[in-house]
Amino acid sequence: MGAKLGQNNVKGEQTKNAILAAAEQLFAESGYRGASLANIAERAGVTQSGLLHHFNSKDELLVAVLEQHNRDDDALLIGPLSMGGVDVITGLRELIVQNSENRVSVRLFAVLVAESTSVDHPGHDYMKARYDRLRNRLVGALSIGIQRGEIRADADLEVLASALIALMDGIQLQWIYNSQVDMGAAFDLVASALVQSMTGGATAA
Amino acid sequence: MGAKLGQNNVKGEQTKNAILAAAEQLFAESGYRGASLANIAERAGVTQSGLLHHFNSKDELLVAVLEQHNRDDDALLIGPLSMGGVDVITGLRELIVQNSENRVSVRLFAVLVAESTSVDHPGHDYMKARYDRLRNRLVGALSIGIQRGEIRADADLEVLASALIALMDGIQLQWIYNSQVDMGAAFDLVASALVQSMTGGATAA
DNA sequence: AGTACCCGACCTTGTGGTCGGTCGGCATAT
DNA sequence: ATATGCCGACCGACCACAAGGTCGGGTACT
Repeated sequence: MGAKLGQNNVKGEQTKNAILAAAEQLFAESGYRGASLANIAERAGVTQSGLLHHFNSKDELLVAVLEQHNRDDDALLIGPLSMGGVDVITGLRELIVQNSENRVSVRLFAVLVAESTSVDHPGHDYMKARYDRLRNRLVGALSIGIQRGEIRADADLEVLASALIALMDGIQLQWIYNSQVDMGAAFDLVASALVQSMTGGATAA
Repeated sequence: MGAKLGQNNVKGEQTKNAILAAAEQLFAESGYRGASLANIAERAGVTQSGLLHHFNSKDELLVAVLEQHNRDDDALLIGPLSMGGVDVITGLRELIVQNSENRVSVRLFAVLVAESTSVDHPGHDYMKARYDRLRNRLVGALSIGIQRGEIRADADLEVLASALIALMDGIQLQWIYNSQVDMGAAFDLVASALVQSMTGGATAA
């Protein structure tokens, strides 16, 4: 016993990653329901049985894909959020532009977020929690702007955060259908307008 | 032949509508792939065979649902678009608030738009065309604002339209997950900022 | 008599998942 | 060193089942 170094890993970890990558692609293309374990396994260079050896069920595979992307997302968010205040908004623009290099990733979440609206969908809770987390973080980062006096104190940060997230999600959807759509420009347009109005003193209506 | 009054209608049209309504609900809940003909038929009070009598295939049923909603959408868009100019934006706000009374309808499109990103999805072409149509109409209605001098002549209306549509789509998604999300407020926030910045003369960076 | 409506039985295909087993490497006892 | 035992990786055959769709017929209205 002692060392318990049984985990040979290396080989197993490789194919596991291959499966994860294949699953990511196919879930992004066809959604969770539309992608079959057989397809995923094939693309990963394994049989379906081989796949099931590493992930006990399709649900489990989904969760694994989600968790992996979760970590990536967190890493990407550190930058924009660390700025705090109004810069958060311009930071999000960077994020969206970076994302445009990552078609699969964008598509993965755009597709799964919508598919997971069904309460019985295996990704439902995850997505719901993700929205809450995103909003909370954004609100936190934006509130620094109020302390600094960059943002009007009476601004409703919850609503602002929701709007920003909505804009990102929505523009990504259009971009998937037509890559001519300029995500950066669209975000810039409302971001600059937003900054302008949040810093100024004018109150709507 | 002659009169070709074969279409008894009345009864058939009723069940046909019942099927359409059931399909709308289930597609909205579970998406196209997630909803089964058997479920839809059951909710409509018919057997699966009975359903297939009125719609020859699942694809055909989807198209029928889409087309029906297409007409409704057009009717709803007449108001906001007829205003022209900046008022189009405030008009869209009305639309979004009205939509909040219509959970199924909102959900239907939010779910199907994402699911239809797969090129082989039966709703793909429709959704792609829908985006183009929406953008074009919006651009047309907004361009009136330039003529009137309400909107800066150098404004990129394509981008503006994309951003507005994105905002609507995105906020609806969040609303599905959490009906606490205030769609009207979120839209107002960026709408007012947008109007303020489009009418003013300041040019972004 | 004809036609629209609708059902039940049936078929095919694809699905997620199980089960038993093979192969190869590593650790220990000898 | 070599044999033994064990475990992780992986496959092929198989299964239960639900999916969309076909077909033949029955019923009722006109």
